[in-house]
Amino acid sequence: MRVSQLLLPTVKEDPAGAEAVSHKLMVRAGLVRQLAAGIYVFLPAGWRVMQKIEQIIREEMDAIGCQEMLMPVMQPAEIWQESGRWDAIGEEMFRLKDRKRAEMVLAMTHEEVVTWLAAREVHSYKQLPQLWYHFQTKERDEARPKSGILRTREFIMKDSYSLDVSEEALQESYRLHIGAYDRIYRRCGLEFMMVEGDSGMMGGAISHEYMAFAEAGEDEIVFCRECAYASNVETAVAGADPEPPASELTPRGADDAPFAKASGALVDLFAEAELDTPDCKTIQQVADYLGLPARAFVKALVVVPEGGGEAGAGGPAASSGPVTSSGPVMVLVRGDHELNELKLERALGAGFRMATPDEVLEAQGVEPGFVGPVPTPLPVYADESLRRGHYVAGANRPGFHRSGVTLEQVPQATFADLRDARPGDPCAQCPGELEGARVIEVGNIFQLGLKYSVPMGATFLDEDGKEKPIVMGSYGIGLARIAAAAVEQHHDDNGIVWPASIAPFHVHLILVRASDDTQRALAEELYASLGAEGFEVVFDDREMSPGIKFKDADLLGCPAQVVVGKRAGEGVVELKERGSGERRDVPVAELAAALTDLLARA
RNA sequence: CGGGGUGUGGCUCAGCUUGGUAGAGCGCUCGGUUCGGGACCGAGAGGUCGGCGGUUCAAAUCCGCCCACCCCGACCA
Repeated sequence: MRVSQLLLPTVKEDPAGAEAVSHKLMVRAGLVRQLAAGIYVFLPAGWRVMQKIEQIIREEMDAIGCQEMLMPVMQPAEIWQESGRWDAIGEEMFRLKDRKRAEMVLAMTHEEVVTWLAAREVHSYKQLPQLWYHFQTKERDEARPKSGILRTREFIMKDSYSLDVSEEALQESYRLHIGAYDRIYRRCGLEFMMVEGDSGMMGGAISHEYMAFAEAGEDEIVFCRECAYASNVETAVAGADPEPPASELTPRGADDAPFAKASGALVDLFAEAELDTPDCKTIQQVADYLGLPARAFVKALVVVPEGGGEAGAGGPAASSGPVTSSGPVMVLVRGDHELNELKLERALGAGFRMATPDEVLEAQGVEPGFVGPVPTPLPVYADESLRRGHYVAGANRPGFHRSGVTLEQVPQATFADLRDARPGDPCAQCPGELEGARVIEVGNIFQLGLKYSVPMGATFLDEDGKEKPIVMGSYGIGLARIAAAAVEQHHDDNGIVWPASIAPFHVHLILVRASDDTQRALAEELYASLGAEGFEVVFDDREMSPGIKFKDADLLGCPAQVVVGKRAGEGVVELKERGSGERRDVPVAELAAALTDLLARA
């Protein structure tokens, strides 16, 4: 490809509002352009990267016997009504009507179509297992698209689906995918980790997420180097808190008790007393006001259980748990801890929402901000970390908190792991300590089980002639996220440094002086010969000053740059490795070999 | 959905507070000089200032409504 003909609109300045490095660089390098919020055009070079990624995925999926096909984006509402997701999914799904006023959806994912297909075409255990996949655009009306290409409303995904005769058989399909995914991400040059996703609990569906390390990522994981436990923080199990409650840090009555009130008076955590805390509605405010650490508090939240928990598109339904009453419930976590939504759902056995201020007032007799468990008429769920210690909690009286609160004063409390795990927590499975990392979710794998096959009637006859539901799995990979994650992980001040496997081109051939006949002749010759030898070459044949060409080449980030310049007459060119910046003169005769060698290392 | 911000040539932005001739840099076109790290000189093209309405002799500027985009939040009482 000649740069003089290529649509490669590089720009010097960062796009307005861009924050993520990958966003800035992909726009600057002329790979993508934004059409609307979360909707992007892939320009030629950007699309080449996507196709490279797609091909790698294709090869690895084919290698495990997965069959490529293509399923439609626009789908009739009926199949979504059958699966139950027509109602379960809210505004995130694009819906429209056709000219006959029939309800249609723009698909977010393809479980329904797969199950529909399976229901009509798969009838016997002899046909199973089946592994199907396709690359297709997904439409999701994200509440908040962000970070360039990382979170968009329209994106291309490889999604595959497994159909099996049993749970045991599903494990094999799952295992095959794990192998394929490991190879895919490794080939794409990503540093990644497979972590536990939503579930891992008994009865819940099993799922894992593939996470690429990147500060721009929206997800957070914790992992243990000792035992290889790794999980999304959303689902991570935390070991017991290594630090004792705040009330045990300093002996009662010690002179150096650190808990001095702003006014100078000391707060005795052990003493049952009401504390005047005007306008202190958040833990942070009370903590600052009283001069206590956040961990000395109990955070009391009032929630209203409702419905089943739907974890989101493609996700399995929340596991069913104990039946609970339908009224509001009080949830307690320590002041410095974060309530974990999924864990609470599991404990409640239902989804929930935060109570409105009015509901809080009605249930507890006080406005949010001063709610506490002593006393409360509500059922109480408390995080394990509150089993011991004395705390400050809301006094159930506007403007007041109370000290000396222990969970022994809350006999109805049910204890459970309800908080987010965080780095520094002990590993729940070994003596190790959890580390944390920010990541981009580049793929996931789910054991769906019977979630779709039962409601949609996808069954087969087993060896005994008995009708059974097909056991399914689904497996996704976001192509653009791989590209963005690769840029996040591989770049420098001058631009992108693509892994050779997904670079838009292998070689960036630069003609320094387009007006120099010798240089031009050699460059043209190399462009032709390297192409013939199977290298993918972008040839910058433009009549521009060399500086611009060098800058563009670094920005675009192809692994090798071949510069045809001063020594063209001697048959010598300069070879630069984009990653290391190393450059050396190479006789034309040795160029192909040198390139092969360089690309093998990139 | 709540809060904040921004919409001005293709891009990045100034001008708006205090109404009165629409600007800069980059990019683009033409001519010339340059030519190994985003060159220089000269001459040009290009904007109903997001939209609609209002105030005013006069609106990019003030007021209202709407739209789009960006950021924060939407569990952290």
